[in-house]
Amino acid sequence: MKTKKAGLPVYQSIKTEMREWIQTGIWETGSLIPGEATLAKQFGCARATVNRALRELAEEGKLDRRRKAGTRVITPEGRSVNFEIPRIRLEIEETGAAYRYALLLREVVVPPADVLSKLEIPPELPTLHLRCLHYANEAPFQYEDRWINLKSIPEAEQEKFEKISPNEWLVKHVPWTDAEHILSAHNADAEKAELLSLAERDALFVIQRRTWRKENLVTYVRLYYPGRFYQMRTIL
Amino acid sequence: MKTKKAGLPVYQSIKTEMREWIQTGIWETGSLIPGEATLAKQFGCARATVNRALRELAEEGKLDRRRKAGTRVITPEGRSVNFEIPRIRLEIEETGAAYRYALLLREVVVPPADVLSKLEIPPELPTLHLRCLHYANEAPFQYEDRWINLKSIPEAEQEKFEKISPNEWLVKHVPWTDAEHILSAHNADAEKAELLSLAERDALFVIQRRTWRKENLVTYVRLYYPGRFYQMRTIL
DNA sequence: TAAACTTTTTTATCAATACAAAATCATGGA
DNA sequence: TCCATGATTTTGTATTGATAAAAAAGTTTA
Repeated sequence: MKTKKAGLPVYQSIKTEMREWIQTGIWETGSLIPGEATLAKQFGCARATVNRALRELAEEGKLDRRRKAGTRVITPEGRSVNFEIPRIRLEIEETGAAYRYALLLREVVVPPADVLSKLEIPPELPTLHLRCLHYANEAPFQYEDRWINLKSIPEAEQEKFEKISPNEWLVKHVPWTDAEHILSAHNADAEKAELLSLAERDALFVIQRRTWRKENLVTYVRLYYPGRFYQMRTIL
Repeated sequence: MKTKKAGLPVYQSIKTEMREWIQTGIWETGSLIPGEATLAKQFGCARATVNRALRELAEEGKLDRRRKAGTRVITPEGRSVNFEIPRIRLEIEETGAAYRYALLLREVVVPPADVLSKLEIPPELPTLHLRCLHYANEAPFQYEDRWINLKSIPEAEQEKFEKISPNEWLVKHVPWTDAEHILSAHNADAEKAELLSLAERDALFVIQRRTWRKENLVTYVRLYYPGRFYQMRTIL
């Protein structure tokens, strides 16, 4: 049963062999597979090695493991897909285009209701509101509408954000621990259409992001991209 | 330096402590951190345990490890975000709505140029083309435009796809090994608007997916969702 | 000086063993 | 029959010890 691929770590070749067994149906979905001890004997290796292979396959969502209950093959309910959301400046400069940032609005106000519900703050609490545009070769590439919780980040009130974009400032000054992303598609209203040099009702690709440091919500941002151009892609 | 949280595995508590050090800047980004042997001595545990903690933090993208070069803290270039793309039927039934599937078109034709380039097949090769609608409580929820490579999956030509949706059939019959996803926003043309009960030019959330089995491309699908309603969300 | 080797450091993997924790299964009593 | 409980099995974690592999740093040679 041993398939020693030259140079490959043992636990790796065990993983690929098991993946094969799962895909070809040698190990049927839903069925119990042999225990670690048995497999270790079959593969002629230590249990710890089999354990690592099985553990990582479980992390990949191919196996379900429970103490005493054993390990079984599972059919994934959905597909787990990993996307990279690049920093806007890098995203633009990577294409060779020149990056420019412009601040459109900076105010400290009480947010409207729809934003309030996202911010997890008591109503009436003034919050830093920023609107800015990111250009690629002088063509508008992303419109950013951001709220920063001054209770979490009081230092932000001192920053003008005229030279540095909120994102870069935050990355530099505020280490975050958790984030939530929501992707959706919307029609551009008149204001956004003009800012992004689009026609009204053109499709926008929208990323909403909330960022926390420990328990405190730091910032809520809506990023608008012209939908025709923007694509997020991934290969598993 | 030990912070033994009751019940937690040692490597876990080491991980959370190290995460802390990274976030608070005790370990500066870019800087070299102590070697495994040193850390093991500090934590009063075996080197293998420290190794597991470091390895997993590296997998999470917080550390960069190289033999001989040591381990250093890295600033992530972008954010890696994991989304679950659920199977459409489950997605609908989970909300309590009734699911219905309807086949609109089934033909074997030579694909148009834009699809050809995605399919990685020689031109003039007839391919199975399917269009279908997925309803939630009789309201159209997703429009699916799919191409299936008959060279990879000749069995598909025998299937009518009147009762079972292409996705469910494929999941059942064709184990896949790789997939590529592209997300974007588009304006609905007249045809799609009518199918999805939308106004023309309404924003659509579009998922394009290509699926391979080993080296062979199996299927290319475009999934259209009404953008106002559809949201993909994740919490890291 | 520059290229080719060698040394050495550091991480990567593996094995063998031990104990912990969880969950099933069987057993016995109410 | 049903529930509680304890034995047993299986995975999870940790330790120790050892070797392999990678790559930087140093050394030698042409």
